[in-house]
This record gives sequence, C-alpha cells and structure tokens, in this order.
Amino acid sequence: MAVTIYDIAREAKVGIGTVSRVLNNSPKVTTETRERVNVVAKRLNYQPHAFAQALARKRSNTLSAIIPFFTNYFFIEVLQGVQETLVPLGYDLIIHGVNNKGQMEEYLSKNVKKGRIDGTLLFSMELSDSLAQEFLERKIPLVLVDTYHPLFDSIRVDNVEGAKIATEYLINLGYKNIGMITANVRSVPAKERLMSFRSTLAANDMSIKEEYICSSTQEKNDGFNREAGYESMNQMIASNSELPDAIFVSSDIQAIGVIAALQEHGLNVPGDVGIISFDDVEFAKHFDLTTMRQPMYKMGELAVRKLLERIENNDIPVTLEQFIPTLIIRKSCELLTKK
Amino acid sequence: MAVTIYDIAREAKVGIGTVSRVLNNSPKVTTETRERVNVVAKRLNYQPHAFAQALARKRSNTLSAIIPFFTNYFFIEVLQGVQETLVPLGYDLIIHGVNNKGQMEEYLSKNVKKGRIDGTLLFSMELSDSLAQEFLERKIPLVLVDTYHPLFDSIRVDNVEGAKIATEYLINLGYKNIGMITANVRSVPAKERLMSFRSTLAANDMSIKEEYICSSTQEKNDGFNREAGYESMNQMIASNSELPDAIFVSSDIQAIGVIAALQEHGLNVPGDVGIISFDDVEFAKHFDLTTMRQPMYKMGELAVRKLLERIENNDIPVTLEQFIPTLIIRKSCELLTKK
DNA sequence: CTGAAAGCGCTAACAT
DNA sequence: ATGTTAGCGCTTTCAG
Repeated sequence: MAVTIYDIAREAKVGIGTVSRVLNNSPKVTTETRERVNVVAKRLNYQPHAFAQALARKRSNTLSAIIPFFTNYFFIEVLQGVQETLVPLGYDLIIHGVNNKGQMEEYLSKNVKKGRIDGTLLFSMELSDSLAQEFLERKIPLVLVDTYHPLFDSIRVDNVEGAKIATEYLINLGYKNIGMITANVRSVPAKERLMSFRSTLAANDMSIKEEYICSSTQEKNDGFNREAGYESMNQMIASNSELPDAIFVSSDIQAIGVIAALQEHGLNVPGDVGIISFDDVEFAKHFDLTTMRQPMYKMGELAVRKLLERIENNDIPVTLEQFIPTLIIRKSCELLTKK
Repeated sequence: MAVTIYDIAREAKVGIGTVSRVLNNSPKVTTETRERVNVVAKRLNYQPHAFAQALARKRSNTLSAIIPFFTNYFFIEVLQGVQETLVPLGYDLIIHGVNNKGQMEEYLSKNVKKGRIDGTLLFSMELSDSLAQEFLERKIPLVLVDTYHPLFDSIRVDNVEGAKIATEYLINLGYKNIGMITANVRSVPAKERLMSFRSTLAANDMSIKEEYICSSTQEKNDGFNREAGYESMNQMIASNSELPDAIFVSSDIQAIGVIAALQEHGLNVPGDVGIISFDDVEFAKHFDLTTMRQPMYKMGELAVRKLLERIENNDIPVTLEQFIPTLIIRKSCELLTKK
C-alpha cells in the first residue's frame, strides 16, 4: 500500500491536518515543524493520491481534449502545445478521439459530468447549441480550438488574412492569371479562404476568371482531402483550353492531389503552374510546398492558458483569438521574370 | 452541485447501499426496486463521480500512455487503436507526450505513483532496468509497444520477417542488384532489418555487394529521417559507377530523401531504380511508395487488451507478441520484363 | 500554530 | 433483499 499522510503524521509526530498544511504550503505552520514534516515526506517518498485530493478539493487538475481523429496532422502538433504547457502546471490531460459528431456529443454530455474534469478543449468540431447550453448550465469551462461558438472562448486561424497573404504573394511574384481550388464551401474555412481570395484579387485590380475557381463538392473531410484536389484539378484542365499560371489551393493535402493531376498531364510545378496552399502540415516540406503555416503549437498553448484562466474565473468575458498564418516559402511558386 | 446516490436514495425511498448495488448490477436486488432506482437515476440524469468511485474501489479505470512526440505518424495510428478499444470498456486514457528519456523517467516514476492509474503503456522507448524494477515493485501493470524488455509484455513488429518479405518481393520482381539503405544500426529495428535483408539475399543465392549497403550514422531519430535517406543515397551515388537496380530502404521517411536525391541526379523511381520501404505511414501513399505496413491500429488494440488482462491478473506469464508487417504494393517498384 | 473531526461520493462488509 | 456503517486519502473547518 502506498504511503499516506497518516504515515507521515505518525513518523513526524504531528496531526494529519498539519501534514496537509505543510504539503499545501499553508503559511500557518512553524518553520520547524514544516521542516520536520518535509523531511519525513521525502524519506517516505510520498506522493499525494490524486483522486483523494480531487474528491476533497472538488477539483481534479485534469483537463480533457476532444479531438476528431481524422484531422491527423493538424491535431498532433496542437496537442504537443497543449501537453507541454499543461504538464508543468500540474495538470493531466485525458484525450478522447472521436470519429463523428455523435460520438463527440455522447462524450461531452456524459463523461464530462463525471466530475473528473475541470475543463475541456474541443477541437475542430462544431458545437451544437444544445450542447453549448449544457456546458453553460453545468458551468464547465470549455474552449474551442479551430472552431467557433459565440458563447465560448475560441481560438482560430485568421483565414481571411491568411488567404490575403497567400494571394498577394502570388501577385507580387508576377503571376497574372491566378486560380483557386477550394474545399467544400459549406465548411467555414474553405468559404473564408475563397472569399478573401476574391477580395484580394479585386483590391489589386486583377480580374477574376470564374473558370479558374473550382470548389469541391466532396463530403469526406469537407473536401479537404487528396482526391478532392485531384478531381478539381482534372476538372479545371478538362474545361479550359488554357490554365491559370498559379493556383491557390485551400489545403496542403489537396495540393498533393492537384500536383498529381498536373503531372499526369505533363505539367510541372512550378514550371508550368505555381502552387501555394494552406496548413503546412508535416509532409508539406517533403513536397516543397509553399504554404501558409498555421501556428499549431502556439494554438495549443494558448488554448490551455485560456482554459486555465476560465477555470480560475468563469465570469470573464468570452474572447476570440485569431492567429495570423505565416507564409512558408518553398519551391512550389517561383518569381516570374516574364513579368 | 451534481446529483449523488443520496439524492437517488431519497427519491426512490431506499438506502444508498441499494442504489449502489443497482448501479453496479449486483444481483441481490428485487427487479421491482431495481426498476424504481433506475427510473429515478435516469430522471435525475445521474452520473457517478469517477474520483469517488476510484477512491472507494481502489481502481481508477484509467490508463496512461507515454509516447515520444517525435515519432509522429506512427503513434497517432496506434493511439487510435488504443482509444477505440479502451473507451467502450469504460476506461479513460491519460496521455503524456515526452521528448526525451529524462522526461519519460520523471513521469513514470512520479506521476504513476499518484494512484490515479491502473496501468501504463510505454511506446517506442527503452525501459531502463532501474525503472523496470520500480514498476515491478509497485506492481503497476505495464506493457511495452514497439520496444522490448524481458520482464514485461511487449508488442512489436517482426522486423526480420518484414524485411524478408520485402527482399523476396524485390527478388521475385526480377531485380538482380539489390541494395539497402538503413538507419543507424545502433537502433534495434534498423539492425534487424539489415540482418534479415542479408540473410534473405543469401538464402536466394544472390550476391551481396557491400557498396550497395549504406547505413546512416545520424543521431536524430536514429537515422530514421529524411535527411539521412538523402545523404545515404548521395553517398551511394558518389561512390559507385553503377547503381543497384532496386533499394530496400528501412523507413518511408528515409525513402522520401532517397527519392529526392535520385531525382536530383536525373534518376527516376521506379524507372531507374525500384524502391521498397518500411512503415506505411500516412504520407506513404501520396508518394506511391511500395512499403511494408506495420499494423499500427491493431498494435494499439492488442496493447490495451494485454494491459487489461494484466490488470485483472498480474501473475500471468510475460508475453511477446510479434506482428508480421504486410506488403503494400504501390508504384515504387515494378515488374522487370528484362528479367 | 496545531490536533481532532467532519465530509467529499462511493463501495463493500456487516447487520437485519 | 435491503439498510447501515466504516472506510478510501485528503482538505478544511473548528476548537483549543
């Protein structure tokens, strides 16, 4: 059996109350007894029993993260940010990978009630109003990452600004006929990126050719997948005699499909068409993709801080933090001298 | 405040003992009272308090996983297997990503003592004898995944068999001059794969050209990285007038580097040289890599089952389970007609 | 400043 | 079959 405060109390010849005080750094203990207790605790190699503490304190020092497993790359980096900021603060993380919204809701509405969690991080999935209501009522701190709800803290990427940076980069490189391949526009990020692409082009007095804009109708991952990119590119090739000289693709993974389609038609990147995409997931560098990097690690870090703040004080006003993606220049676009 | 068994007891007009029995499916309750309690529990939307249960039961129903963050691809799939098998069984998972061995040891020897965990999964990292001793003494169930220690259950991939399959595939395709690019041979998997490559070639009466075997001296990830593959390939090109017609590379990520080096020298895959690698991580399919797939999901699944078995009964003998990798045929090798 | 005791929510042994 | 009670290990009053 593990060593408890009773053991320490006995050996140090004090009451368990005093032991507890020492262990929790209560000021009302003589330096002398404090010292004595500490020595014994160390000698016995004491570790507090997390559950007993949680029960007595009504606070578990553990957070949960609900993550759609299918987002793979993105989430692993965010998670690392989450981990590395919460562990030093004495928190533990319970993760729950879900594959669909039903699973998520089940988990949220059930497991969270068990009192084992001080707060929750919800990733990349839409929060329904009924669930939102439940969290509000139960007063369980919740912060959203890569998704949004007006009643909760949210941490997102500024898609509008990111798409603007990407588009301007293409323009400055000297590309004249720029197209866009976007995911399913029912997804918010896809919509925002497309919208910003259009307005940036307009702001720079560049014409927008509708034939050069192609959005996916795929359901799987909202069109953020390789096949969608492949299809879109093939479609664009089939219905145009001439292609754009550069394409802004709404995600790295789609860009892989786009490049494959291009190569099958004997077209090279960036020789024949320049490509810029979005995300900078792990493999992007293996493809030398120029892309807009989402600061995933930092998002995880901030998410934890926000959540902890809210656990301290749930009355602070709700915030929305937007990260600006940064341009990662690799080799899928080039400076056009024929400018 | 959340609803407790006292609330249920009051409403259902029974004692808390009865409530507890009903909730735990004890047989000694009348169907009638059972029904009554269940109805009230449902109406009150009762959820047991996990910590109180853990404290009383001396069992937490939570497992922990210690994972090196730098292995990225591999771990995310294993983790999914872990998750999906443990959640339906009523367990929770606390994950702890570590970046080095020191962190791992700190976590193991400290956090695990807190009594919040029923058992632990250790991934891809060597277990020191002193830590092994500690686990043994504390009787904390531990299973190792992708690593090995004689005193604990281990789940691994059979590198010898995998390398044999890969090599034989190359031979059957008609390749005559087969080389190998391996990671740092101080790593056990790299060593095993190389050894098996040699013996398979020998068993098939094929000559082994030492100039066609190149092992990395890199430290980073034991040479399982892109740069190592790139370097090795360049080195092989520099020191040979003629190249092998096919190369077995010890990991997908190295294969990416190998292909890059080849292309820089105007050589194509599989046209000029065929490539087969190992792992089948997520991006392998984007490169059309023919590779040996490690059944990651299944490994996670089995790891949980083993751990749970051991939690039930820690006296069963230690086992070692080896998974045979499966050949995934894509396009980085081809049937040679010039056979 | 410190010891004793109550209680966190639940399980399990003990009565009845 | 069901109610009662004693812990599980810790925090936190409440006395002193």
